[in-house]
Amino acid sequence: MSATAPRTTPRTAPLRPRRRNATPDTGRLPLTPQAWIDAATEVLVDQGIDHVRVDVLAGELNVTRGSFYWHFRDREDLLRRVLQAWSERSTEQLTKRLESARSDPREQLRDVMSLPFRGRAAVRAARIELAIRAWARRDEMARQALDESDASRIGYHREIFSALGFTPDEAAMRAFVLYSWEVAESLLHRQGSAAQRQARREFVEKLVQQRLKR
Amino acid sequence: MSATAPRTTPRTAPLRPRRRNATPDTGRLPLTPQAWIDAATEVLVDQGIDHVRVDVLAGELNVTRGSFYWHFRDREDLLRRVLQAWSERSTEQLTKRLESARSDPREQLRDVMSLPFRGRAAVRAARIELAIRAWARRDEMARQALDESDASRIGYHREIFSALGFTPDEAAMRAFVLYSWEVAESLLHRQGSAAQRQARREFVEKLVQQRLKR
DNA sequence: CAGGTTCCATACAGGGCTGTATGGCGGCAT
DNA sequence: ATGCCGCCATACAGCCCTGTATGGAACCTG
Repeated sequence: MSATAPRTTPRTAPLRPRRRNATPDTGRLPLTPQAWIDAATEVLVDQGIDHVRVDVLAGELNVTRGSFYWHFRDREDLLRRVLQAWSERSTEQLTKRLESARSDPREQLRDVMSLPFRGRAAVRAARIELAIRAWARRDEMARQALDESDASRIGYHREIFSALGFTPDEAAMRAFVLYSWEVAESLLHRQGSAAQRQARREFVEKLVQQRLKR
Repeated sequence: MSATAPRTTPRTAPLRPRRRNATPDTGRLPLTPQAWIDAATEVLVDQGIDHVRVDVLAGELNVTRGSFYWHFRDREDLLRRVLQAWSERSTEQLTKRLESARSDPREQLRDVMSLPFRGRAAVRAARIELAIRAWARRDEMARQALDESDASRIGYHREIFSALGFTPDEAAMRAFVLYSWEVAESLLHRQGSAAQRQARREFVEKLVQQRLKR
């Protein structure tokens, strides 16, 4: 029930960014909460959640902790908003994918499977997700967000396989297998060469569409 | 090539365990390094590597840090030996599996796939592995040990599929798919019911043996 | 230009953790 | 018994981190 806000009036973003002349040499803009969240996400990715510390972020943003405690209630507040930002971005990505879905499920499958291979943004997103997955091992809040994200994506995969003509049960199982491959491809990305990974991808694409002979 | 040993003569284990009367009420045995390693592994699993701290472990073992720094050079030394213990145990498990391998590759496949479903020891081993996988995200030493373990197991899987008559390339890809499923089954163990997981397992067992029609 | 607000700096109090130095107790061998 | 050694306790110095209290500069408002 407690408000997550600092004591006075912390706004989500300054009404209008303006120049600061506090330090004459470096005229800097006031920090947005998002700047803190971005910095925290950065540290989360390459150091883990335990290394996301207020004073470290402050040093990286070239301010003191006084700034932080104006924007955020405490460290826990920051972590919650880091997770929330990721969570929103994650579902947003999925809905975007749902909206721009091709009518051909085979196309949708190709689209989903090409995701781990597309550009730096996807790689970075994957790294963030792995960091959150590590975080979720011992944080209930993170675990919950991650479980929902996993469930949503697996659900999307399931619909693809349903559209491909599989029974609901089998679609669910194939969806899990495909999602397993996706997760593993980012988790075990050091196994095999780029060419092998590419071959694996094409192989999996065929395999998951293959009907079982009884 | 610095020795990882404490200053005087730290033995791997006491020559002979003996009773202590230092504290009259609790006659306790001297601690082995293994006791520290076990305690550290425990914390690693449910708290993460950053929470593996000397004084916390000391409190859990009802001794002071003086004991620790007799057995270990420093915290880094402990972490190294935690990893080493896991690594040795991991390869040991694999060689044992290789030795007692059934002649029928179909049996071997069933054996491997039943692993995530067998008993508490397997579940605990899986949890340790996930903890190390999280650790490996930002520790070179852990990453190296994990990569080797992954490669070894995938290699074992590959041989199974080779024995099943697949070409080397295809065996490698199927091995990766199967290993992906195994990792995901422990990583995403909150997705789906026990019955669904069981169904998934049987489904995957058939799927990975299914030949692709061209 | 007086006063309020925004945003950050500084200072304080407190706790956690590391590594080292040193002391001490019990068991063992000479 | 004496003295050494294994094993641990205690004390010290130092660093890192949190949260809060308070001050202060820049900006806006009237």
